[in-house]
Amino acid sequence: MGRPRQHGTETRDQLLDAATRLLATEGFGALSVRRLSGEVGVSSRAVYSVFGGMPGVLGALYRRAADVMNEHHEAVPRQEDPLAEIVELAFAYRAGALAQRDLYGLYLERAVPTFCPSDEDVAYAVRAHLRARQAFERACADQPGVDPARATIQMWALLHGLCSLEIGGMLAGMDGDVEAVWQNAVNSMLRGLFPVAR
Amino acid sequence: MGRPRQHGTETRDQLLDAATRLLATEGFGALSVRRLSGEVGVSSRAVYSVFGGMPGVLGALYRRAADVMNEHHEAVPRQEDPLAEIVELAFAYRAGALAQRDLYGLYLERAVPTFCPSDEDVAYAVRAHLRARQAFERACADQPGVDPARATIQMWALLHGLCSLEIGGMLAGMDGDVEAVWQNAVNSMLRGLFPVAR
DNA sequence: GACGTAACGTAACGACGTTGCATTACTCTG
DNA sequence: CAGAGTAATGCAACGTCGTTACGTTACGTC
Repeated sequence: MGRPRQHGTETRDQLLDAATRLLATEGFGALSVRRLSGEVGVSSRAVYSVFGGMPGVLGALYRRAADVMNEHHEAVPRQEDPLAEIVELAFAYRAGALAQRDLYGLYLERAVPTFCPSDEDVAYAVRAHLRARQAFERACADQPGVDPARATIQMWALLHGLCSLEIGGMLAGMDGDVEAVWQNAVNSMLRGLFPVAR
Repeated sequence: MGRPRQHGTETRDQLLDAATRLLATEGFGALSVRRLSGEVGVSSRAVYSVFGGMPGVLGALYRRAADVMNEHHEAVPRQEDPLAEIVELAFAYRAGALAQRDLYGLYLERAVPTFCPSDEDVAYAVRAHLRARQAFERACADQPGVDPARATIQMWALLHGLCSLEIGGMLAGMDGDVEAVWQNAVNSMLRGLFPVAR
């Protein structure tokens, strides 16, 4: 009953694509309801029909960012040695973040003051940690006294800090060899967490 | 020649105080030229006379955040053992960030999309790392093969990641014992960086 | 005392997110 | 098959934002 929805999934996808494109080319400043709708060729009201408002758009972008992070993690092959897998997952984290620098700001930094992800959004987002968590579970199996949950969080903090600093241009002065900083940092943390193993 | 400046240092300080207060109580959403000027009781034009515009206000807040971080670092007494000093500096970093959660977002996360600190701002801000850098220089003195600059950056990334996650509420699930996570993370990184010493 | 100059307050511009409101287009009912 | 009911739409407007053009004011200088 009532008028059927004119703006369905395809309008939704078009809007999100436009948002992602705008974000990548012009940053958050260009992200507005009017700009988005104009880009796709629908009325600004359509954004409210599909997403309920700007927070809805940001929430969808947030989940899209989480999806990309998850895909990068899942692309890492499972390995016998959990520590080797953790290192690869770390670089997958970096690749996922750098592939969507602005969206990463929405994902884990508070890049849009008016947006705060809901509890469901957060729960949806942290599932990307599952691979890392599993690897740490295995690594901690023969290392009594090391809590896998805590170890995962610690590594996450390091990775997030590295991403945040790199995206913010704070690692630019490191002789250009940012990758070496990453390698060294991840190895140091693992050495500190599992001193016996290596 | 010309009309003398009516809005001098005291207006500037009042505006910055109001901005800090607004930020702490209502967040970045409440930070606007009109709101600021209204709080202090001057015309909105005064903000442009004093700061040149909203970016100028944000730049000043950025430097104020850097000052607070610096003060927290300088409050740490110098110690014989550089590693012990580094641990205390780490908790000073945490205290400085948590004391001004919103300003920390402006400081190292890109909490205001339209604001990008100038090179001078960044250079001014990173001077807070001097204490940590000096401690790492001493710690690396008897540890050939460890680059103090790289070690400082690695620890910075970890501390920043921990702060960002804690402020973002991502560490809330850690059985409430966030401090233990910090202690453990910093110790792990130090153990990994200086395996011989400990 | 008149002039030039620079900072001031007022009011406006365009753009923002959001929302009534009249309209439209469809389904269900008689 | 016509009419009623309903929900989504486009349009226009509201209040807000950062910023700025403009007329005014207050001071230093001649």
